[in-house]
Amino acid sequence: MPAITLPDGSVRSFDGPVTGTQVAAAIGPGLAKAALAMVVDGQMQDLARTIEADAALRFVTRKDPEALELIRHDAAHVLAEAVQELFPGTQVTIGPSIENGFYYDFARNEPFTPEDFAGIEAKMREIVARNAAFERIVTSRHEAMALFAEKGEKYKVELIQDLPQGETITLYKQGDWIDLCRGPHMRGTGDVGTAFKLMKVAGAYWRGDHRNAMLSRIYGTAWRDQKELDAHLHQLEEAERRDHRKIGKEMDLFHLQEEAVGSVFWHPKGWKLYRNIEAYMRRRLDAAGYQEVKTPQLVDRKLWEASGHWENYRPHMFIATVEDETERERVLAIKPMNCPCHVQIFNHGLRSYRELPMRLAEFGACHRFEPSGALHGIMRVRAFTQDDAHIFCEEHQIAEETARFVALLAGIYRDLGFADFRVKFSDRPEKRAGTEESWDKAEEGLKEACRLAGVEYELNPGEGAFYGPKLEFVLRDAIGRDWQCGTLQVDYVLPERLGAEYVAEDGSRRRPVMLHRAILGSFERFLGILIEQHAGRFPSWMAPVQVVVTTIVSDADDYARKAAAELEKAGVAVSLDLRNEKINRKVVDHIEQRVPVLAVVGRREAEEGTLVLRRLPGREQETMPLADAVALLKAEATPPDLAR
RNA sequence: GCCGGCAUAGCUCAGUGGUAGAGCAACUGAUUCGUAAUCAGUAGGUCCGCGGUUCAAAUCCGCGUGCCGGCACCA
Repeated sequence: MPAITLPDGSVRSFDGPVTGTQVAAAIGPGLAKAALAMVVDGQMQDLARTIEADAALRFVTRKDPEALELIRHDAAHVLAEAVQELFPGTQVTIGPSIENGFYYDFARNEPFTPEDFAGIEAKMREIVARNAAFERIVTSRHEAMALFAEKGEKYKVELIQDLPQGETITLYKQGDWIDLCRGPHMRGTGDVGTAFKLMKVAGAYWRGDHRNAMLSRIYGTAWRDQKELDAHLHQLEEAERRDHRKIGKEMDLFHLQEEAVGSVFWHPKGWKLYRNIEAYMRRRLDAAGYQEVKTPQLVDRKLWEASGHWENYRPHMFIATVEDETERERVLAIKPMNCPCHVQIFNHGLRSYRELPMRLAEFGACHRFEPSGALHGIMRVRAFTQDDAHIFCEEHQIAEETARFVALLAGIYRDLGFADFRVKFSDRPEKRAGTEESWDKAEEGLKEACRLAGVEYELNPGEGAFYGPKLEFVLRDAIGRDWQCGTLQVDYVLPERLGAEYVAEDGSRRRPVMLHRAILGSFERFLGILIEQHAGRFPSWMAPVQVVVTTIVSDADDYARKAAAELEKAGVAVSLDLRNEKINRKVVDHIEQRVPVLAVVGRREAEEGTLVLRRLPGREQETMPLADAVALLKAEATPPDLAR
């Protein structure tokens, strides 16, 4: 006699076990039509499942947030059926719903190409039109394995083998097609609707392991209706317009070329942007008690052996040798990190506890041999400059230093236009240096520091640095990809390996703890994200060109020169546009170049000693005396830390 | 690194076996114009590289390089 409690608090009793379909029908025909699935005591299930006992029940309709997940998961099944109908012999593996869509991994000798999409999509629409019911079948491990073995579905057999003992094994059948699946699903393939689109093909390793076979993955997107799909596609186009590689080219900020793969050629405007950010960072670090240093690019192998890099990091290091006979025995490495060098500075002289925490900062140029497939614009490169620093401190100072660091980072991110960021906590990786005790201590210390600093994080197991656990501060680019920028790492290993010590209050020699930390991460990556975040329309203080002064007639050229000179004298990055073009054209060009402010002068302004300011890409104009305009533009071009 | 795609003028792109094209940019000239592209002319190419097939290759095939999308990697 189940009594079913609905979200409005009302209770409905039934004489015996009922299915969700029956409950929905009992409530009303509208709901019966709209319900796609149900949530029973917090667990999403198929509507056709039977409710035996008292329960809280809620129906999922197309309007509910869960509907998207259902639609996408069902779409993955429809895709798999379509593919197997069109390409016999293709094996199915897994096909989950993901952010904005779904994918399915297939095993097939011949990989799919985008040309196959039209045919597959047509077949999918056919399957949706058939509206075959999703039928849930509970089976035994033995039967399930026999079924898929007979079909030649080796990957499914492997999946079943690896399911934990005691796990209920369920199959879902839609028409004649059957798949191993945990569910839940909607009523039938018709519920998927037609607002889906196949997006891309990609290789993907079976079970995400590069030692396994490469499968052929098809990505798709799916939505409630056409309008949502169109909106999503439109958003993707918008994101493409923000791509830092595209904007970098349009604004002439930088380029990359074959002879220096993974290294950025910064052009004058890009470098100006870089320097604006660098100068800002330098001021913030100075104010936060850091001391800036500079350390060598090429360092003897001996130091890397001592630090553990030679053992743990060698494949990623560029090695340098020289022709000179006398130098033959000497092997140098271009530094992939700055930490060992900073320890050398710490070690140079006897340190006292009174000097701690000692914060050594460096805009350190590093080189790492990244796998070719990992390179991405200026966000993943082989040569980059970190805003690196190492804080040498006593153990009891970790918490406070963490709190100070997080506060500094959050303030800087806010100034640079990032109000939101995520924090991940990465603990000990498989390949690591140091003892279990030191890892225990480092992980505990960092967690405790997070508690005290009020930092909330997601766990990221096994992803720490080889010398210590880390916090990762993650920002998202225009295309929705996440990038680690800031980081904070607790390290007991390097001070030990490189023999760092200080004299404690009681006169004994002790090992400092080392905190590795970066806020931007690397300038290259961060500037890439910054470009996308602002779509190239930087706040004036960052912009490489803050104001363009231009003319309507050449009679105003002299006055334009004077105005530009005044602005320059005030420290505003100004450029002059005296081209023999119509003003309309100049406006378009400078909008395209994403100049924040256009100052226009004609005969009238020259006579009256004024400037007409137009904030691009806006249309409004504002006329004011030259001196006022200079003062205003100067104020607007002042970096936020100097304006406070 | 792996799977797939792509590579033509400075940029964006057309050109599927028969004498390399367009728009924009550049350069020259005209035009002096009041806020989203003034007009005309000129010049510009190892069609990514190497090899092969063919009477003939930007085009077909192989190898290499780079880029793009994923996967793996990301101290």
